Amino acid sequence: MNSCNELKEHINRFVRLNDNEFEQLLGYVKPVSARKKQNLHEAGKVCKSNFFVRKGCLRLFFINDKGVEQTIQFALENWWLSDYTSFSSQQTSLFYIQAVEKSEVVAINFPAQEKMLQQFPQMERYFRLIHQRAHAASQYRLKGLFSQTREKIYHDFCKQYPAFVQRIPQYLLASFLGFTPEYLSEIRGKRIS
Amino acid sequence: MNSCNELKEHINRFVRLNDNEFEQLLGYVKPVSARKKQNLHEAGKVCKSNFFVRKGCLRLFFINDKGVEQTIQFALENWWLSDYTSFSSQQTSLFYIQAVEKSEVVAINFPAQEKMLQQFPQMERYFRLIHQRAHAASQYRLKGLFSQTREKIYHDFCKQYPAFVQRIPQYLLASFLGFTPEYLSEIRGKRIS
DNA sequence: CGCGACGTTGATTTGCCTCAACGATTGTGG
DNA sequence: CCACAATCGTTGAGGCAAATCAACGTCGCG
Repeated sequence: MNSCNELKEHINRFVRLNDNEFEQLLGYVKPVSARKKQNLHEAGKVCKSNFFVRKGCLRLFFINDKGVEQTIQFALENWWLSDYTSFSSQQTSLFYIQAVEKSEVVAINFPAQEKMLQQFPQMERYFRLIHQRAHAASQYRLKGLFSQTREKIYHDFCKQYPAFVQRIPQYLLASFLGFTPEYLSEIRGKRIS
Repeated sequence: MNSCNELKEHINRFVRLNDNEFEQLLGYVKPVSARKKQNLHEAGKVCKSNFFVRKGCLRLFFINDKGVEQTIQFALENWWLSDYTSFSSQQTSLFYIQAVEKSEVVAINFPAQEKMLQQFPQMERYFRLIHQRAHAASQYRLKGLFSQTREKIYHDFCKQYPAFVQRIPQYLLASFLGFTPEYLSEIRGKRIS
């Protein structure tokens, strides 16, 4: 567990927590390793944990009426991810959480998080900032999706997150941007030599 | 300002704040009245305030490449709304905030909110819960938008928020669901006697 | 090596947009 | 209190962006 420096450093970017406090905080969380494509949570169950990505990448997705996977969001290093409806109400979820790559994450379940927040009230501020940032990101995600054409959506996304586009397979990018892998391939075929 | 009971009651749903504390908290905020279609914030400026809706309804939108307004989110009574990217970084915004109806809101600007959070740390928890809920709502909003057809998006939305569909004009609903007023009208024409 | 996962390409189809014109409703000033 | 304008919803014809379906090439991995 001394390997959770990523989390420690991330917390210290936003609030003060000394070494001793952080050691105690670690008592509330659980390290989890996930291989590529492993599900950390599945639809139909309560989403028990809030996940912090130390290494790798997770995604939140659901399966639509036609059986096609639709990706709601990705979480790269230093992002938290959960189905927050299910997590905070402890009701069954409609979403899946899956590792896009081999990943190292930290999981905290709901009762543990509540106790942790009681013991360390400054963590309320930390999570307030985390959720505020995530909320802001969602607003921009929606703006991106409302771009006029799918072609523009794709090019805008590439411009904004070039490294990320390199990193994930195309069919996942398609499921995130809301179109078919075939059409994404067609767009990519244009222009570029 | 004794008319801010809505805010007081809302805060007390999540955290404890006594009458005296609430009176002090009111020193940080500013009541604002908005008539229908009045802009409380405009693209190109810094989004100075975080808004709490006491009565009425606000919306966050932007204008796309073709000059069409696209609504990102609505805020009914007891919801907070802002462009959180702009608000928290104090950079210029790409969004507008407009009153859908005649509305009574409470505005708090960024420095005031920071001071208020310092004075009342329990408000960090309040806003943590507010943003967590908003983040959860965004996840479900995206799920809705990824429904297979526009027709299904509309019917699902009507089923989930029947009162809201009654309350707002159709062209705003169209701009929220991501399609044209004409097509929305066509969908409504089907089925119903 | 051989299989499965992933990306590509092309033919065909369709959901939804565009544009235009026309009622209905609201509200506003004379 | 009425006339006129603006706003909003509806309808229909035509067109296009993107989906669907199918087949094939390629790469990485067991």
